[in-house]
Amino acid sequence: MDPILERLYHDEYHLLLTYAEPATFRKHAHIFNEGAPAEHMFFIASGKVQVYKTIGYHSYLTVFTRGENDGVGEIGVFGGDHYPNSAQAVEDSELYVLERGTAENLLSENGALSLRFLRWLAESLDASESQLRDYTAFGSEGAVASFFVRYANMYGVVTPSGIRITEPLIIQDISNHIAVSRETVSRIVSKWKSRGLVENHNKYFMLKNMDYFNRLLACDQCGVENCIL
Amino acid sequence: MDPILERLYHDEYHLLLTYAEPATFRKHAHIFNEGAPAEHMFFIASGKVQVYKTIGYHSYLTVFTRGENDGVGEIGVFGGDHYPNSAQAVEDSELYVLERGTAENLLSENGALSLRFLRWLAESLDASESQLRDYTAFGSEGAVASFFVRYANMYGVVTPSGIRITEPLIIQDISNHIAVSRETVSRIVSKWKSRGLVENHNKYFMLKNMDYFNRLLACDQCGVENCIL
DNA sequence: AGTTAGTAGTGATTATTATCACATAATGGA
DNA sequence: TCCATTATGTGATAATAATCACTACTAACT
Repeated sequence: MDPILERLYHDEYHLLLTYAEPATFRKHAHIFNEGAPAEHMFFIASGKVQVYKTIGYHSYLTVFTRGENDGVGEIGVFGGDHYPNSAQAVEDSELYVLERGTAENLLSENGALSLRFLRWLAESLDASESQLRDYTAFGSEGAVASFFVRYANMYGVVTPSGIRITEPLIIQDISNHIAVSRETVSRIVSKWKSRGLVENHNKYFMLKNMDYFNRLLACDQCGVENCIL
Repeated sequence: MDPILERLYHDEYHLLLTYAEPATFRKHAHIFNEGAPAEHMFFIASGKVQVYKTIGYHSYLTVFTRGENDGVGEIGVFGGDHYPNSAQAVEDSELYVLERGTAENLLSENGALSLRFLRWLAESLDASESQLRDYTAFGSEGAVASFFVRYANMYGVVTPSGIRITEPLIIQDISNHIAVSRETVSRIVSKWKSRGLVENHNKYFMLKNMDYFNRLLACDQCGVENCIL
């Protein structure tokens, strides 16, 4: 799924960003919190932001992770008065901050721009529901497979020996993303490794047999476009 | 969550519907199928439509059910070339059919209208993610509780003895909606009945103790607005 | 190079949920 | 009203995943 800013024409891009204020967030800094008034929407100039929902006191569920040229906070700004999730910088990040009212005015005066936002949200919704399907329909192994396939769609390069994932992958993060215990994720990945379905050097994974994953998730029914996280 | 057509001003409403063609769908008729080119978006004049994803050959997962004045097909039309889910009439329904291209033109020329669609989608996305949280975080009982709370938010009336749900509720449907086996749902509801948390006369349920459900789902963190199905 | 968080792997056990196999109840037509 | 569906309840069992408890590995930093 393309980041929102990469979907815009030059003039739309500038229109949006001339009204926005730059702000720096250090690694682990909170950008907004669940339940707070949704007063700003954010665009990522550089860095990476994790959007998550809290579950009780000790755990959370990652909703999505967004990077350069993408936006966060849209669900709160467009969907309600308050943010329904929280966002935190995964690494030092430069963001552009746009007031809720300004965003609404810009969009309501610019249908073409709104339509691009609409597409962006529709794709997120598709991704969210596909995720739900994978998680509920094929159990933990399906959830982990779904995560790998999506991650590979975002950060994978095709090589003769399989799809090499260029971004590091942490078991603990997968666990938080799919709400399956760390140990179970670890066991599933170990099993795949022992069967030669995946390989890894520390945090860098290679998917040796995409067919296995595609079959497991019945991927033939749905396109790859929105098969992301 | 308000149906899309109820969010529109009169002139927006008419603008949209003058370009749409009426069509009748009998109970159980397919409106569109997963994987087909997303050429139309639909508005519901009367009736009820279920949107679902298929899982293997025998089962499916209900994504949402939409009624009068609401729309379906938006994820396909705005989010990609093909429908990522299927829709079927739950009862005899009168729909208005709008061409994909027409919808895009109307919205791109009308920012205010687009913004309303944007809000509608953002709320759906919020609902979808909250659902994911409830299902994954609190197990099957959480999933069923989440379903009841959301259903009560849509069709519940407050009475001295609890919240009475005015629409019939079928265990089998809950099961399809939340991807928990019918038997497990049945057992959970039986347990609640034996504890006096819910009561029912056949398909009509009454929630006697909302506190229990709100505590179970840690509802204090999130508003009721989008807590729907 | 050694220390210290943070991350990962794995066995044993428990808890949860699906599945199978029926019995029973409710519903909607002829 | 009776029959055929369709929906529900429940025990027994199997499958799946969480939790606990610990060991081992890895990366980052003095």
